[in-house]
Amino acid sequence: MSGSEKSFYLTTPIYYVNDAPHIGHAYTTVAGDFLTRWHRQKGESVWYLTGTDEHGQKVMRTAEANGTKPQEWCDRLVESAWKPVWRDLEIAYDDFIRTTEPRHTERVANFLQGLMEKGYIYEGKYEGPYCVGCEEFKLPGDLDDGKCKIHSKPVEIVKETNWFFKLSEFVPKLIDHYKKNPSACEPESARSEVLAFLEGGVSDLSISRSTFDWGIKVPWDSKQVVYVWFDALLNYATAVGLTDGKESAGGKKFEQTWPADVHLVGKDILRFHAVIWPAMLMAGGISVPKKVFAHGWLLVGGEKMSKSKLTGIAPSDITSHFGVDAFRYYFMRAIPFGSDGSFSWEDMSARYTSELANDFGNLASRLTAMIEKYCGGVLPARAESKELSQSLAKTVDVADKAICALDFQSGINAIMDFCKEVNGYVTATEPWAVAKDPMRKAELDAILYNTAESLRALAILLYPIMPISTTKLWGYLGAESALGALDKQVISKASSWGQLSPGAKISKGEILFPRLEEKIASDTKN
RNA sequence: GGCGGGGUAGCUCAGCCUGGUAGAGCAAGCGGCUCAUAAUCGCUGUGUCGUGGGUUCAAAUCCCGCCUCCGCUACCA
Repeated sequence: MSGSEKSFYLTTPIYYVNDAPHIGHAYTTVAGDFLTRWHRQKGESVWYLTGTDEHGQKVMRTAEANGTKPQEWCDRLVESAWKPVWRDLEIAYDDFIRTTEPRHTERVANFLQGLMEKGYIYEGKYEGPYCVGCEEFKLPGDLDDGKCKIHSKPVEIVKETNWFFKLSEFVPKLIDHYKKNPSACEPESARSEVLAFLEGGVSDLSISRSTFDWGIKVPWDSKQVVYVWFDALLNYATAVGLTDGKESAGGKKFEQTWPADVHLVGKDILRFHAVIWPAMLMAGGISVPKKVFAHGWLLVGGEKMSKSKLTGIAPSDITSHFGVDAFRYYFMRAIPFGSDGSFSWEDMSARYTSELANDFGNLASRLTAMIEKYCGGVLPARAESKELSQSLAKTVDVADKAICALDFQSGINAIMDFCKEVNGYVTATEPWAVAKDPMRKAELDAILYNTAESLRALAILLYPIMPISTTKLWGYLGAESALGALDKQVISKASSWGQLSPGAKISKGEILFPRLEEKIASDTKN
């Protein structure tokens, strides 16, 4: 990849460091990892950013409640809770940004100063219902008959002098943008909501706070800190050098990555990303992201997983039983990205057993066992099944289109269908029967080679979603010495037939996806 | 209140735009096979298609009302 090629740049939201990550955070981050790994596997230059959002009142309070300073609290949580989870889940991010890092705070200040100079910032009064119990401004929806829903106490109307961003000025441009670029906000339902919201009228945004000080100081007004969302959204651009001089390292990085190709967001924070963020960029004279993609919720028992419930499910609760690959696979395969999806332990168990253990794992198992048994563990001569190779070519094509369009379910489905087809091929050709007749040795060899080749392709295609088990498989197939590392295999060439070299050592290693004990008891709340 | 989406086999869902004997996967039952992780292959059953009307020779599919779940949005005051 040449240094000047525009990178495929994908971001996750930066997560609020209030608490440890739950499976909702992991869902988004795994999706981003899957898609970026896929693009890397296509041979593209890729930049994958995730990180943490560390400013704001809530973090400050949580820190206080835990008897520490905000910065210490963030440091501790990032190192002990967040990064380890991403490591465990095999998240291969290229950069991890924290909003308390100087590279972020300095660039936010620069950017804001720029908006000020361009006249998009003005001083105004924020007036709104304020609950003393919560110490928070409330939205109309948070109120019940004029009282705070949480405290059941009347709210006060409080006025605060803040700096405002002329958000309303960009409404027509935003509407125009989303009307002209359907792919700028997906899925379609999300785009419709954004348009409806924009057309309903949008007022200017208060972008500073004076009631607490855990935040980035407004450059020209040290009594105010930048509103946490205004601060946080900028991370996507500050992380790659926003506001740096063109010839500087940061400037070059920015040139190479911006605009972002995809911002992955949960649908709860869609509006921030699809309205405020592009308006900020427009004001700064910077191009807007190519796509904001809002994914759905995870449902449990048909109900929306509540935040408190979600917190209860740590990724490790699932990975300790099913393993990391199955975790990654399940959420991408079972839930249409963009729609809400039901998650249940039972469904996950069923898919694990049927799709991973019985279809994929078992295919690897039967092939390697037969090569050990019938060929002394040595891959026989090249052969080609036209049917399999053509089907594979089609599979790669379909999967690539779907995955690049963020239709992960269809993409993985196509790959797993091919896996099923290969299983069918083995069953239909009956190598175990052919093996009984020494005269049919060539036929036997061909069947086994074709099956091995199919598995070679499956390892490549499934690597982005299941890096651990496919790497094992790559080893079983003795592929590395001839073909190199698995992550260097290019998607577009995966279907060219006959890559495994005859004579390679094939071994039946440990089972890829062992059958799991029924695990219900410890999980049902007794 | 307005807008949008959903309610189809035990489970998750497709079909609905372009009406014509109700589909897939998983689960379940029966039989076969044995290379494989009690794997796999073949066969089998399953549904008042939320509800009440209407249009039509014919409606899950089109039209109207209603119930219900969800999301966005507005507001009672």
